[in-house]
Amino acid sequence: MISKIERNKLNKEKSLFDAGYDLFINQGINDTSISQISKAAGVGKGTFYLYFKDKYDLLDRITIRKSSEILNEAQKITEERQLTLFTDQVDCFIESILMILENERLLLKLIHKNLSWPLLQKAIHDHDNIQSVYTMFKKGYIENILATENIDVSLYMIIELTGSIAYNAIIKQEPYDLETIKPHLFSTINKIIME
Amino acid sequence: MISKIERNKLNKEKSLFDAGYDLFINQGINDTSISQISKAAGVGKGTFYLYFKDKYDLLDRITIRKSSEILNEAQKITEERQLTLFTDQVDCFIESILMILENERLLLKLIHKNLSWPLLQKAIHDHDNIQSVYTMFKKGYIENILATENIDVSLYMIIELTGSIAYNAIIKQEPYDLETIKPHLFSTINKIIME
Amino acid sequence: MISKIERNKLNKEKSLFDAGYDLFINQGINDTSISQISKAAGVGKGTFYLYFKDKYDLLDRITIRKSSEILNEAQKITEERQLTLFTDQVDCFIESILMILENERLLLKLIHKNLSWPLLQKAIHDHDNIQSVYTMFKKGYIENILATENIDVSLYMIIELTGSIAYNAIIKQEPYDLETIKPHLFSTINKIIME
Amino acid sequence: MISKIERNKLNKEKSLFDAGYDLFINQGINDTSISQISKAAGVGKGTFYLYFKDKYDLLDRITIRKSSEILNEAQKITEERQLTLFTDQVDCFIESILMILENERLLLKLIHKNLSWPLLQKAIHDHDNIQSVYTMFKKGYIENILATENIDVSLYMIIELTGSIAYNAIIKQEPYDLETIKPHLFSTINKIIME
DNA sequence: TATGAATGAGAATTCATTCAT
DNA sequence: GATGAATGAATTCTCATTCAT
Repeated sequence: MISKIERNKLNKEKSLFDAGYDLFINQGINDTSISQISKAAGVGKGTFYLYFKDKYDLLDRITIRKSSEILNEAQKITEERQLTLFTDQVDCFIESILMILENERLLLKLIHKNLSWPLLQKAIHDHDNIQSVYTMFKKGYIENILATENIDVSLYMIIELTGSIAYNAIIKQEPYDLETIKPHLFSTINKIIME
Repeated sequence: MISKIERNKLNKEKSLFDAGYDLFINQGINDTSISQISKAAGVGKGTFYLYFKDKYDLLDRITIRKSSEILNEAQKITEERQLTLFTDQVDCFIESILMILENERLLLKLIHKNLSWPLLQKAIHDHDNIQSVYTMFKKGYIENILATENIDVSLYMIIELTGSIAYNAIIKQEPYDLETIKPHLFSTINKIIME
Repeated sequence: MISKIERNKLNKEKSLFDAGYDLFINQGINDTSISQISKAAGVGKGTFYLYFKDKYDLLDRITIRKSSEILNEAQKITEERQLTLFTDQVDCFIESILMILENERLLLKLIHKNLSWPLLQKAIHDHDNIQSVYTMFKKGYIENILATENIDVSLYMIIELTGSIAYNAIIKQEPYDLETIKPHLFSTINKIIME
Repeated sequence: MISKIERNKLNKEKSLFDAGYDLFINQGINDTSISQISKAAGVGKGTFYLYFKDKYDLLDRITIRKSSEILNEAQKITEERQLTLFTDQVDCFIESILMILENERLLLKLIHKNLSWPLLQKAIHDHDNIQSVYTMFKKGYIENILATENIDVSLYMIIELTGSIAYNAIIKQEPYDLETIKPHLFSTINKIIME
């Protein structure tokens, strides 16, 4: 059981986290100060430093958490569909990611500028359920008699490409909007998987 | 003939541009102030504002200029090699880009965070010689009886993927270093081109 | 006859004067720079200094000119009405001033903050036709067998009181609006004149 | 009892207030910077912004405070004299104001440019003891069977006229010095009161 | 643990003024 | 006379961080 003090502590940290998230996506990182975050969180300015080293520490934690939430969510959607073909599963997974990002443009903006592979790996490591993405891929590779030693690198390239293209398509809508580039993206992803 | 004033103006602007570039890549954008740039350029602080709106205006111009220089350079190297096979040409082009970026890690760091497709298009538009990249691709597509209507989107995806992977491999060396990921990158690029 | 150069010079000075007036009343004195004035006047920045010592030199000249224009205008209106009673003349004169000021609130704001009696005396001295205000008063005093040695001080007090009250009533509308305070103002002015 | 922090806060604010007052009257508002005020107050530059929005916020507060102090002081002097005639009381009150202003020319300069009726009303509202000015007038009006509904507007005109004339006479000594204009001012004030 | 007043370095930006052309 | 590029001092204001309570 969690003590009252413990809970209170969590509350303050959560308040700061949420306030930071709100401010970062709505007014940008450069234009958000620790004062603002503390005030929005309803805690004292000094309290911020009890939980985070500085603005960028909070930012990193937000990026990790939110990124893994997206992957998690996309994985859950894919599982629920109970698709049998591996390529359908992958398409559904990517399609879900794109859908989520399209609904949360501001979040996309934030994580695109800050998400790095190390952070993502940390996310995957910390959140067990993301492992299932990997499991899904492994199962698909075996069923399709593909070289399993390529799973990691392929997954990496797929996520990089999807991330970049999603950012340009959704945020900048340049050089192609999402609907236009999607078929090309899916085609390329399938090529990456198949030998 | 160019007047003395005109020449002097160009000098000041160039000094600011060069000083900005130096400082941005060496100490980061956030940690570079306009005061520092002006001082390093040997001009008055107010002079900065005669040529640039703010720090980010200068940054954008640097990004455009340097990006197009990279593409330009890679194209020149590829041409000089007088390769006959289209796939060899593409490989050489990408290889050249990676080589340049590896030699200018700091520049890579700078442009990766700031290069957006609109900026790159501006660069391509402003610098005629970059057109030859496109020409090279077109010639290759025709020779290989590939669908030329896909040139644009393929080129776009190739550059995005190359950029992302180069950044991770060269700067972060995660999750793969450049030599490890390169074969996979080339393989994927070839798949993108071929149907 | 005026030479072409002379005319051109006058034009530049007039342009600066008009531009300064526009900017001063529309964005305030503190927020108007010599750069802005020069640009609005369509002349070089250095040209400003050929005609005015600084911003406040221009401001003083504007204040003088505009103040005397107001007195002039009010005097003209009064004369045209051909009133026979001195008190009617005075009422008409004050009424005209108030009307002009009400129509040019921004001007009122400008001159109230900057008009000083020395400036007004200069205006009266420089613009002969304002003398007729004095003449009107003198005639009225004699006809009404009033002590003419009090003309100066009475006129002074009347203009001071009118100016202050007009500013509060028209600009701030505090503590009374113009229609409310007017009868009291007229009553007081009449008392100032009559012994 | 007031806490140590609370006391310290008041001290800082008071230091800033006093420093601002000193600098404003001695070197003018435009030529006084927030840096100077903070330094003179012996507090950090940022501390200024904890207590005042900007220079003009401080200026307004100074104007209010000092104006009400003047009225207060004049009222106290008048009361102590225990004059029986209302006109004598009024004369004494005005005379006291002029005396105070004459002794504090710099303050007169400051408040004349910035004092507006709204500010003065705020001062009167915030400082109960100024109410006694109004009480004195009311008592006088009743004793002299004057229309009490005119008290407000008369008091307003008297203060406006006195303020304007005091400024010209004391600061500019134009067009009349204080001793010359005083009898006329008193005469006019009496006329304003009497019907 | 939690607070928030205090700090002062330092950032961006403006602007009057000069002077070579 | 007319210009406008160049200057750099000066100003405002922010903000991360500290620390006494």
